[in-house]
Order: sequence, then C-alpha cells, then structure tokens
Amino acid sequence: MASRTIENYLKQLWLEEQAAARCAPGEGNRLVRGRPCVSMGRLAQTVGVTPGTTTTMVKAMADAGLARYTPRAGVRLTRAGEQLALHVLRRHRLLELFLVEVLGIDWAAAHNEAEELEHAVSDMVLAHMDRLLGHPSVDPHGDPIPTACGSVHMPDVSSLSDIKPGGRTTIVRILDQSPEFLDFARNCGLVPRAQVTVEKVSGQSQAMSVRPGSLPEVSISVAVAGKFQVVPCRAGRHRAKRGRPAAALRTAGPGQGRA
Amino acid sequence: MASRTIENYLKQLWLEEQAAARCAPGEGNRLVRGRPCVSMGRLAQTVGVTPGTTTTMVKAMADAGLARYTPRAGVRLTRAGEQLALHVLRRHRLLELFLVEVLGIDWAAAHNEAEELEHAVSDMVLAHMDRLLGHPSVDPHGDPIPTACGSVHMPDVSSLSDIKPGGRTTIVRILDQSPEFLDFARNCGLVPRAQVTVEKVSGQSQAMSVRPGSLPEVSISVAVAGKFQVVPCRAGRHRAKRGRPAAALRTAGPGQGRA
DNA sequence: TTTACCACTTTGACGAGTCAAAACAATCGC
DNA sequence: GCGATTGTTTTGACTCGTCAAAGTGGTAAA
Repeated sequence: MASRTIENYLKQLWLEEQAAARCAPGEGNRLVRGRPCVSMGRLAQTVGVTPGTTTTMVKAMADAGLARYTPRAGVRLTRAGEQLALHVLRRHRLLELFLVEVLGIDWAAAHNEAEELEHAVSDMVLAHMDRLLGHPSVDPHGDPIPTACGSVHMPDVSSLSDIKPGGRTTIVRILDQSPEFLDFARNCGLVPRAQVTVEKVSGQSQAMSVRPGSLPEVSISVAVAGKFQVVPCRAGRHRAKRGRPAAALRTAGPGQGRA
Repeated sequence: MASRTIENYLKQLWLEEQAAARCAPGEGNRLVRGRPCVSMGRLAQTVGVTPGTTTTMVKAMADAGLARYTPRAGVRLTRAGEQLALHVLRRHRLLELFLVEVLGIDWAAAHNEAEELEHAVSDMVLAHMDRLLGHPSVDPHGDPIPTACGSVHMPDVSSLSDIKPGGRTTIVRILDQSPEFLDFARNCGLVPRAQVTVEKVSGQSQAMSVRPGSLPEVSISVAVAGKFQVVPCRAGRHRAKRGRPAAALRTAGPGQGRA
C-alpha cells in the first residue's frame, strides 16, 4: 500500500485534475492529449511542500506506475493512480459525513479531522461506517463519495451563477470548503438540498440576489455563486442518498443570522 | 506533541510498567528505588523493533524529559512521560469502546484498529466520542479509561485464580487481549460483567472449573484463570460505567458454544 | 533576436526511524 | 576466579520525506 504521503499526493492530484477539468478549457491549464495536466507548482501548493519536493515525489509516483510525468509539462494520474486516489477520497468523504452525522461535529471542522483519519482507518472500519450511514452517495458538502470499487458518479449539474432571474433551483454541492466560507454559507442557508430562488442578477455590479427557501434574501457576487452547484428543483434525478437527515447542519442551521 | 512513534513507545512503556508492578515483586523485574524498571529487550519486543533501536529512542525520550534511563538497568517514565502515555491510552481505549459499541466491530479486532486511529484522532473528536458513549470508565475488555486530565482509577481487584471453590464473583477485566484468547473467552461466556462460580480447584492438575452464569462449566488452568480480574459479586463498588449495554458482546455472545 | 523572467529541476543536506552486526558488560556455572 | 552466555550498547548504513539554494529551460517582452 502507498505511504500516507503518497496517498496525499494522489488525492490532491486527483482533485486538481478535476478542478482543471471544471475550468473552461484552455484557461491556463495545460492539456496533454486532451486531458488536464497538473503543474508541479500547483500540486506543491495544495500538498503544502516546496516544488522541488514535488518533482521528486512525482517522479517516484511515476516509477511506481501511479502517474505519468512529463518534465516541465506536468503530471497526470494513471488508471492505477486514479483508483488509489479514489480509494483515499472515499475514506475522506465517508469520514467527513460520519463525523458530522454521527458525532455531531461541525461541518467546517470535519475536513481537517478527516484529513488525518483517512490514512488510519481500515477498509473494515470504513465498511461499518458506510453501513451505519446507510451507504450514502454524497458527503456533507455534496461531494460525491466514490464507491468501494473505485468509481465516482459525477452528476450533471449547473452553477448557481448561471441561473436566470426568477429561476428556482436546488443546491447540491459547495465547491469552496474553507471553514470561513462554509460558516458563511450555512448562516445564509445556502446548504446542500436548500431550494433557492434567484431574485435578480446585475451584469454591471457582477452581483446576484438569491433567496434560500423562505429565508432572507442574500446578495452574492457571481464569483461566489459559482461556488454553488445546483440542479433543477424536484427533478427527481440525482437524488443524493443520505442515511439520516443532516443533524449537524440543523443544529446550527440557517435562520441564526450571520452575526 | 510527540511523534506517533514516541507516542507508541510511551504507551507501551506505561503498559509494561503496569505489568511489571502486577507481578509479585522481585520476580525478575528490576526495581529502581522501589518502582519497576523496564528492560530494553522487553520494550523492544512490545514495540516491535530491535533492541538497538529501542536504546536510541529511549535516550531521545530521556533527553526530552519523558523518561529516566539508566544504561543496562532499564527505563522508567517521568511524570511528564506518564501524562503523555495516559493521554494516548485514553485515546486507544475510548476508540476501542467506540468501535465495539457504535460501529459494532468485533472486540478482538478493535484493538488493532484503535492502534492506528489513536494517533490520528484529535482531542475534539475524542470528546465527541466520549459524550456519545456516556463518559465510560472502562473499555470492552474492562481496562480502565484514563480521564482527560490524566488519571487512571485502578480498582481494587483480585484474580479469578485466587477464588476458592464455591466462591461466586464477577469478572471485571481480561488481561490477555490477543484475538484468539478473546474469542475463547467470549465463547465460554467469560466476559466482563459475567458472574462466575468456581466449582472446583485442583492443586495437583493446576486446573479449575468455573461456571459463568448458567452456562456450561468450563475447565481452565490456573494460569489462564490469572488472566481474569474479578470483584466480589454485587459489591456495589467499582461499578464500571458504560454508556450503553455492550451490543457487540451480545451479538456473538455466550451461549453459542465454542464451535 | 536577444534578454529577462518565471517555473521547474537538480543537488546537497538534514532529521526521523530503522536494522544488522560488532563491541561490550553483567552474570551464571563450574 | 574464569570462561560462556545473555542482554545491551554502539556503529555504520539505509529509506523516506523534506528543504534551500543553485542551475536550467521555455516564453514573453523589448
């Protein structure tokens, strides 16, 4: 099995490949045969080491058959690397959900805790958590949980920033998972499964007003709106399966103001 | 904070000191000013490294003020070292109980899982587990869980091997926690909180017959009986506090035979 | 086309943790 | 009291993951 260091590089690399793929193509992301290629600098930053260290580790990963590395171009996961990365990501996301749902830990704090635990928890323990949670398909932020056999279902979503005024939609996922942003989002009621109405959009000010359920209207920039992924209301498809109602999200839920 | 390696040495050292103290004094255990002193070979064995490595690490621990080391005599924890050791032990034992009670993991498997998790779980997460479990005082094997402030309550117990024929007593703790022995003990019904009657004791064969509750009589050697700590029945004192009934112990509990 | 710049890679070094094997000390048997 | 045994310590070497700083190569501006 890969060391926890390698596990971290793999996971981060996978996340960066996804982030690159999400951006408009050709937006500063180098492509290798059509697939996004992650730069050393970028990977170094997300893993939290110097670029020199990353070069070394990526070469080791390439030697182990986990990544394909082109000097000065970037790195991509191989199929084997992706499988391992998804395995780590499954542990991470199931743990996040477990911490929030079962232990009642704040969803903004869960990420860092899961970051440690994901390297310590065995498949056996994970299977028990999975069962207890009712085989969920998304974590507390709406991120899909890879299956035990290493596949991820990427639902077909749009961005809150693309919804036209008067449109009504359901938040399914929050892309920015910094504790501060999560606090903000929860305090506004902008949480997964919340239904929001777009009241108005101003092209000039690059801002839009949205109303989550019957809560107060909140004004956010288009850039911030881009951090929320949405699906049409009550579409019936892509219903994220969760074992229980989101207890932790209720406890300090919307309606408490932003104070 | 100490590295996870040091945490392991500390925990293991504490456990060895306890084991040494439990033995009859002067039974091969070197003493330094009345307190048990653990040999390098012994510590090496329980940590799972070579004696040379242990010498190096113990010297580092002594430099850090965590242990007092006398070359060729052995090592003892300082107060600071003991505090840290108890902190690790608390994590370990609470985790074991959590795995068994909440996740329904087999008590024989819980130990190894907790061994990994104890270095990854934060105090915050641990506090949530503690609350969910109802602030328990013993783990699934009856080992006392150190408090958050670093004290352990060592109840005043005797050994099953010292109970006279006809005596009735309650098992409170199992000292041998190898998976095989735990399986055996559970299959016989010799689990914490079980009431057992000592039917007969034979000095010559070094064996004794005990009957757990209304289950079949089982014959064990005096040495094996020594692995069970007991208190007088219904004494009312030292009642181990547990949040819930021991679900995992029930699921594959006594009465299923040894097959 | 040349120059600057920036990102990337290489190099040398380091700390943590480990082992194998050689050197050493205490003790036990005779 | 002397050697053999046993456990301990030392030594030298190794792996993993890391950094700082020097070197290198593309790219974009002049």
